[in-house]
Amino acid sequence: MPDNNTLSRRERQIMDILYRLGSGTAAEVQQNLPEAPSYSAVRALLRILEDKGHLKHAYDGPRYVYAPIVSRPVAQKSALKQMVKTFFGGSTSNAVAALLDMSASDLSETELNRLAKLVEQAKREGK
Amino acid sequence: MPDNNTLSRRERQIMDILYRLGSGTAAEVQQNLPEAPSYSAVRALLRILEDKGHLKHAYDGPRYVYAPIVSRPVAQKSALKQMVKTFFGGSTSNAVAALLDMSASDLSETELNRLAKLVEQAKREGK
DNA sequence: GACAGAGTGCTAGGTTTTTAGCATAACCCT
DNA sequence: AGGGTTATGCTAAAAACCTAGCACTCTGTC
Repeated sequence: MPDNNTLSRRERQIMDILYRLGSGTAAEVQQNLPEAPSYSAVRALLRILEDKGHLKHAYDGPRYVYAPIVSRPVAQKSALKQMVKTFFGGSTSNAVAALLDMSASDLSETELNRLAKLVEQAKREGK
Repeated sequence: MPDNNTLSRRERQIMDILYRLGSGTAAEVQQNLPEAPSYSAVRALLRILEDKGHLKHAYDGPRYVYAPIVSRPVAQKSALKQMVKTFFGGSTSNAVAALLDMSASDLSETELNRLAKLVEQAKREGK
């Protein structure tokens, strides 16, 4: 239940940061927050997110290191679905097209070849 | 400034709905909101979003029809960027791969061909 | 031209979110 | 072992969000 849509503003910001970093301490999260509040406030939010079941923590020596409970791949999928639905009328291919268009120039030859292969593979599987 | 990251929970839900629908009246937005609040509450939020510069309204007879100020294509781009950064370590090709993987079976032959062409084109342009 | 229906603007209050501060425990260093 | 530094847990209060309700306007209809 990555109920990403019911998170408050700060909660969402923090979850995004932790998905980006993979995991992080309160201090790291604070550094990455826009218009960062006090360290204390960040810790409180992390605790709340843990209570709600979105985060778990491990220990790095004396420190807590927080990480999302829902794994990255699962969260990716859910976020992409939402994205495609909201901004691309449910059309995956439109989304892919936009992605390519957006950053065609950043993609290396190697990466493009990889993508070509993936499309090929999808074709074969579809048959 | 699609400062999507500073929106509150309800505000974000409403913006998503309007991007999905293209535009909509207060009543339509209300119908699409999860755990919908009162009509009046929805209108208040729409007004706030308009104040903040995220929405504009036009008239459909006596009614307001709200629409996002930032155009869909621009919002798409910004949302994709955010997505790629947060969940794919900045790698567009990983994002494309995940999209294909996620819904390979939903894609028609035609769409796959279109994507193959897009990849081809990106290759040519890259050179 | 008065009435009903459907819309808007506004405002005040309840809830939730967000924040800071204080008390306490663990660690490290001399 | 004592003192400083860096954690955590908790709590209370400020700030923001969300909500409902009332007063008003407009439009069409009888």
